[in-house]
Amino acid sequence: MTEQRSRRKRRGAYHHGDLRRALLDEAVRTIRADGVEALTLRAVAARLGVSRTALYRHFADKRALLTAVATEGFRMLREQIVAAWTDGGGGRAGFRDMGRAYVAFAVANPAHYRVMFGGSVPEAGDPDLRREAAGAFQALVAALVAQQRDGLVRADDPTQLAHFVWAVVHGVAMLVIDGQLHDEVTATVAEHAVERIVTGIEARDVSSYPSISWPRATL
Amino acid sequence: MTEQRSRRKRRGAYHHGDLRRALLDEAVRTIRADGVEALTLRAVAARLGVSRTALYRHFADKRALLTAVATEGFRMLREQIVAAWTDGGGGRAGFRDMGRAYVAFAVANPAHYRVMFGGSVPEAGDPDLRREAAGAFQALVAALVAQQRDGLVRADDPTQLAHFVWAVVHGVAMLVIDGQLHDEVTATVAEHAVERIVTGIEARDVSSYPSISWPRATL
DNA sequence: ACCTGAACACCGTTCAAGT
DNA sequence: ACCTGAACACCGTTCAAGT
Repeated sequence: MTEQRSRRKRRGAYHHGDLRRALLDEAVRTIRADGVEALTLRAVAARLGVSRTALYRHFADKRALLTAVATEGFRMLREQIVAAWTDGGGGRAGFRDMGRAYVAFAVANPAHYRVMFGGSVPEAGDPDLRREAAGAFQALVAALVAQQRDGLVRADDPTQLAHFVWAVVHGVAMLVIDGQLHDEVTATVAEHAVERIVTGIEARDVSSYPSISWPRATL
Repeated sequence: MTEQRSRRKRRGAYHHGDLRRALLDEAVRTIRADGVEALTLRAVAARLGVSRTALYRHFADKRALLTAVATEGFRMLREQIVAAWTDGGGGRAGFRDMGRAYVAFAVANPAHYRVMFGGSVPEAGDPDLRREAAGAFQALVAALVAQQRDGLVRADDPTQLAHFVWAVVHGVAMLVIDGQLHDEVTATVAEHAVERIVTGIEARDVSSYPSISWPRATL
């Protein structure tokens, strides 16, 4: 621990810590602070006080490092939305908090969020990455299933519903961190989207809405 | 015209065409074929048969070129969704086509679409870029206003509604081109999203939905 | 499982001097 | 409004030889 804190090391010594972890953390830190385009392997190594070649003992190349950064991002995202759902006590209130937490994560870590979705990682097939991305998605599905059990969400295929909800929060998050939305309207749009999601997926008595053509019927 | 087609030029000759346009087109072509990360100014110049320094007569730097690429992308996107709306005869059917056209553009030009939103262009303040992005958004607003006039969409603030619709189609588009959605479910999710948008924004008699808390009331 | 040091090919960008 | 040609600083990556 103390060894990881001292960035400069005495000549001739080895790192001896968890270098993979240290490299990953430093990469995340750099990306968060200055964006992906500012990330250079040489600078990461220099800041950790290791040689430039040391990185290749843990990552095949720069893309592999970015894949790990993205994987880490999905893990953090899952933790935060699950915490929001739990702390919110589940149900409709917890689900709203979950949606807000998702957008909040993207807004708090725009550059990191971009690495997760921005295509800088064509290694979309990486098993670890796929597992973590699927894990975050499953947290959403689980919240929907729980609400279905309580009669709060219609009995549609939860995976289908989750895809829709994901698209909305992801779309809002991307537009916000892209600066496409003015600051004044950001919060309003996010709340609006959350409400549209809730009213769009909520359970209701179908028979009382005669004029609405349901998605199932039109597919 | 014919001169622009011959990529290789005789020694000592000038380009004498619309070099700016040629550089932009070649950049778009490269990005479409191989992605942004494969775009190098040297290769673009070489393929056009001009010197590497010629580019700097038209673009301040690489970022300026990418900004122009993004601007061009928004222009193309606007043209295609407006055409879909018009060809679809407006109304609810035209609006569905518009949504499909949006996602279709992203799917057909994933790398280009990413440049428009991927943050590779921190020049978000560029006036031309802002104007074209706003233009595409306005096409969406106009379609919503037209539907409101026909009583097809609720009388909420159209800009607000447009933000929501944009977030949904953008979210779906991003998830699809990111490979987060399996191919089999892509079309289904897109159609589901379009239907959710339509039913989520459609005009209906509020008095007959006593249990629904409307967004306005909760903001 | 790291280190040093050198090297390679490639990049964006600048400059000087032309036409 | 272009051209040539040289140069600079920086990059990811590899290799050889160590401990």
